[in-house]
Amino acid sequence: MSNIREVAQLAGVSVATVSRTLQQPELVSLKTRNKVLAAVKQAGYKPNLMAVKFRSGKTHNLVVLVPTIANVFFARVISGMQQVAHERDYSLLLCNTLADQEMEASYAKMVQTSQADGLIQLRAHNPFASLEPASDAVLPMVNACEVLDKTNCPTVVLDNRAAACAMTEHLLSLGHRRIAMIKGPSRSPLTRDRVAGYRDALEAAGIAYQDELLFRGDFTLQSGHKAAAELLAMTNRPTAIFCENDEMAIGAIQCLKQHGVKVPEDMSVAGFDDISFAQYCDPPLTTIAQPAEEFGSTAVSLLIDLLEGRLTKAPKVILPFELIIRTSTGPVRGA
Amino acid sequence: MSNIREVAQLAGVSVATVSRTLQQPELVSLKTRNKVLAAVKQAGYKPNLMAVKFRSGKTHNLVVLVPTIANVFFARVISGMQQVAHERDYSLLLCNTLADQEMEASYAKMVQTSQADGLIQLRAHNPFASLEPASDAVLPMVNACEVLDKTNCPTVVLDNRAAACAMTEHLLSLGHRRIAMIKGPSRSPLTRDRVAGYRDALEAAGIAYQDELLFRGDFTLQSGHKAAAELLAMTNRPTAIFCENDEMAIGAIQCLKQHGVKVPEDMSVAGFDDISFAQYCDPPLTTIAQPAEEFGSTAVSLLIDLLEGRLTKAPKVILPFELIIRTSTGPVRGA
DNA sequence: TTGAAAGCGCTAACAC
DNA sequence: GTGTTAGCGCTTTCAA
Repeated sequence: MSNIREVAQLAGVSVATVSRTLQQPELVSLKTRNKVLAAVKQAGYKPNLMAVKFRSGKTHNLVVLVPTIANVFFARVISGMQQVAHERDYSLLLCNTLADQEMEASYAKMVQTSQADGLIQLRAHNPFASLEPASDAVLPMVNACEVLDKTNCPTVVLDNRAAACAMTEHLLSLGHRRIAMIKGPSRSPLTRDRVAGYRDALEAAGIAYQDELLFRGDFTLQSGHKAAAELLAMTNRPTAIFCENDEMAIGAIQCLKQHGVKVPEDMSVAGFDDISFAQYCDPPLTTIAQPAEEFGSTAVSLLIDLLEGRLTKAPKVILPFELIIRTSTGPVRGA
Repeated sequence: MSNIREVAQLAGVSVATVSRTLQQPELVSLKTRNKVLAAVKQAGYKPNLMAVKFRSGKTHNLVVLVPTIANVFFARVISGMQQVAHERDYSLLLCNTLADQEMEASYAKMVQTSQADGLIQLRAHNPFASLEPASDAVLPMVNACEVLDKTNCPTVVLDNRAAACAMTEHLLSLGHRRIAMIKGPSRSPLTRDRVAGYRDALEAAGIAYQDELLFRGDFTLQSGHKAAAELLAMTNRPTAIFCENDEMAIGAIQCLKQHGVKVPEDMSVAGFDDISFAQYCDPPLTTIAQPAEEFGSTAVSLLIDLLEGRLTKAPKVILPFELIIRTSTGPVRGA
C-alpha cells in the first residue's frame, strides 16, 4: 500500500500539498494539482482512512445492537438503518446480541474504546450500565423499537399502548368478549405497554380483565404454537387471540388448525408487525403495521445528529401504526 | 478521554510501562503494575483502539455484503457470521446491497482504504471488479452461498445441483411427470445449478425437459405468487412445483389455494432453504434444509484464516444439505 | 501557493 | 525492569 509520502515524492511536492489536493483542491494551483493527481494515479494511492479516523477522533462507525436478526421485523429495521447510514457516510457495526447483556456490554465497549462514535440499542436495556460508573453524561446512544422507561437519550417508538388498544377494539367490535393475549417476556416495557392497551380497550368496553387469558411467549413461531396449545386446553376457551407479533400468531394458527379449530370461524387470531409473511399465511393475518424501516432510518438519523452536535435535547419520536384488517379475524361465532 | 500519557504521569512511570502493563504484564514488576493499574482506574482510562488499529495496520473489521437482509435465509447466515466473528475478536461491517453493484463497490472500497481487513460476498459478483485494475493478487475475500464460477478466493457452497436433483427425484418418486420450477434470476449461477440438477433428475428418469415449465421469480413471496398464477393459466398444468426458495413456495401455495387448487392433493409444492416459516405453513413445506448459520460461520472462519496467513490455497467448502419431506408434496393424483 | 513540522495515541526497538 | 524515542499516515497550523 502506497502512502502519502510516496505520492509526494513522485509528484515532487510536499505531503501537505498532496493532502490539500485531495481535501481542499481549491487551495492548490491547477498545475500542481495535476501533477499530484497524476502521481496519485501512478502510485495507485488510496488514502488510509484508518489514519484519518484516528487523527480526527471520529470513526464514522455506529454500533447496532439487535436482539435477533433472525426476526423479520428487525431485519427490516436494519435495512432502514443501512440506507441512511450509507447516505450520511457512516458504517454499521452489527451485533446480534440474542438479548445477552454481556454481549451487549462487549459491543458497547467499542464506543468507549473509540472504535465507534455511537450506538443504537433496539432493546430496553442500557448496554453501558455495567461499564459506566453511572455518569450523568449524555450517552452517544439512541434507543429504538423497545425503549427504556427512564432514559435521557433520543428514542424512536410506536405508541404500543394505543396500537394494542386499537387491535383489541377491533376484536371487541367483532363481538369477541373473551380475548386471549399471547405476550412477550413480562419484564419487557413493550409487552407491558401492549398489555396495558389491551386492558384499556377491555375496560372501556366494560369487560373485566382476566389474568388467565394472558399467555407467555417469546416472539418465536414455536412459542406461539405452544401458547395456543395451552389456550386450547382451557375449559372456557377464548374466542379470539391477540398475539404480540406475527410469528407467534402464525405459530398459533397452525396449532389451532391441527386441533381442528377454524380461523376465523371458531377463533380469530391477530398479530403485530405486518411482516411480509402476514399477508401470505392462511388465512391472511389481521395485524398492526409498523414502519420498520423508518424505525431504523430515524434512529440512525437521530444518532448522527446527536453525534454531530445538532441535537439540543433528546427527542422522543413516535412513529405511526396502522391496523391492517385481513381475514384471520372475524365475527364471533353466533354473533 | 484520558490517554496513555496521563496515566503514565499519574503513576509516575513512562508510557511504555503503561503499555506493557496492559499488554504484557509479565514484563512489569508487581509493584509497578499495581501503581499503573491504580492510575488506569483513577483516570478512567480506556485505550483508544482506533490508535492501536491504525498503528498495527489491522482493523479487525470484516465487510459483509448481503443481497437482502430481509431474506430470512441470509439473516441466519449473518447470525452465524456474527458468532464466529465475535469469538475471534473481529467485527462485522454490514451492508445490505440489494444486489446493487455500485453499493457493493462502495463498501469493497473500505478494504482498499484500510477500514476493513477483508470482505465476505454472498452473491456471485466480484465487488472489487470495478475498482481494481485487474490485479492477480489474492483478494482478501471469501465468497459464500452464491459463488462466482471463476474465482480463486475461498468459497463456501452447497452442492445446489445435487440438492435440486434430490428434490426432483423426490417428486418423481411420487409419480410426478410434469414438474414445474419457479427459479431465480437467470444470470445467477445458483439458479443455473439448481436448474441443472432438476434436469439431471428428469433425464435420469427419461423425461424430456420442457422450457415452458420454468418460471422466473426473484426469491420474494410476491414473485412466487405471481409465477404460480402464470402456471395455473397453462392448458396442460404441471402436477408439482419446485421453487428455488421457501418464500416463493409459500407465495405459490397461497395462489394455488386462492384458485381452489389443493396442496398436495391437486398440486405438490416444494421449497428450498427450510426457513423457520417452512414448518409453520399450511401445509408444512417439503424443502431442502441448508445449514445457514454454518455458511456464515465457515465464511468468517475462512476469511480470518486467510487474513492471518493460515491459508495456503483457496479452499472450496461444500456444506451438506438435507431433503426435508413434509406434507406439501404427495403422490400425483390418480397414482 | 507551497513547505516544514508538530502531533493524534499507541507500540516496540533499543538503551540503560 | 524501566525509560527514551521513533514512527504508523495523515491533517493542519505556521512560516515563507
